[in-house]
Amino acid sequence: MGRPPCCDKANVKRGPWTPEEDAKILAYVASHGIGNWTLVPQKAGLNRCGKSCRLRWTNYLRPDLKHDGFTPEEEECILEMHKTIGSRWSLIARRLPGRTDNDVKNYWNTKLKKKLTKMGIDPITHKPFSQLFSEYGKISGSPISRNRNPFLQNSTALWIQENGTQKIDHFTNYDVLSKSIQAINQENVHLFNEASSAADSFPSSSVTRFGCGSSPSCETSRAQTVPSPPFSCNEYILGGFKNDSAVPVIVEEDGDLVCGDECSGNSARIVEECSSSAADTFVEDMLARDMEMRLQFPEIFDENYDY
DNA sequence: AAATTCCACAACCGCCCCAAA
DNA sequence: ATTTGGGGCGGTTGTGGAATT
Repeated sequence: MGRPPCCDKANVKRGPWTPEEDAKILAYVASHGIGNWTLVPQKAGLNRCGKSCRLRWTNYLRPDLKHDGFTPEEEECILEMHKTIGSRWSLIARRLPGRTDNDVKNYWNTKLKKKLTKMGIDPITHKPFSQLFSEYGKISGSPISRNRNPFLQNSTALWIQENGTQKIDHFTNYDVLSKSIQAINQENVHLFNEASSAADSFPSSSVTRFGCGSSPSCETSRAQTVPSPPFSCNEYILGGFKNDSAVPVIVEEDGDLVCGDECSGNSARIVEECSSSAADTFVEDMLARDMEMRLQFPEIFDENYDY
């Protein structure tokens, strides 16, 4: 029952492609065009998996691809879009003619992420580290307003109110923090899905379309998939704490956890006090970003969207 | 000059959704 | 109705060359 396997997975060649193999794919596509990639290895005389052939063509051999460095305009476009929709590389790449999602992803991971970090900006939230640390320290279980934003009434805020009674002093209770974040994240995803299903109610004619400023290379093309939330609470909270040499280091100093010099020039003591307004800030900021993405990319929330 | 580290990026992995069998 | 593969996607790894020690 079911389909026959596309290839003998155990015996197909893997690893770097040779010029001869590239030539075979190019010759095959030139004469047959792009169709069923599972047939390509057999018809082109390649001992490769069809999926591998497809990726080789898509990411490297396509004649419309650029192989030179990214321009400042393209860089600006990537930064702006990542700020809004997160790591949706395929969506970002669609606005950069001649670039693939792999290109954009590599450029982000090797250049832009480090560049932002050196500038004191968290590459995940695009916020200054100093601001993030301030917000981290203020998250607590204090009751927060459930009236200021309708989305807060049944979800994230409720969770924080009911489960966030443990004060996370100096982030010493990392397990509590981590579990809290995971739960918030699940709620946020759920929220996002609910909101997406009702996205028709958002006006699309009066909003400004995303255009990456004045960048001529950043085209307003149509999106292909409906994105998941642009970032997770996990990333939001922990972005500056991941075990990565590029992010500020948290160290213990006189019994307190402090942020190292990379953060803001001087060691920035994490704020101890807990305030309800900060929890609002955190949650509402997440929702605001959802809303921002919705306004900038109304088309990708349209169920009938034709791509 | 040799060894080591860093960097860029091609390629792969694993997951998801959908369609074919 | 069920199983399986194709295609798309984001995340991760492997590797070769460059830079540094």
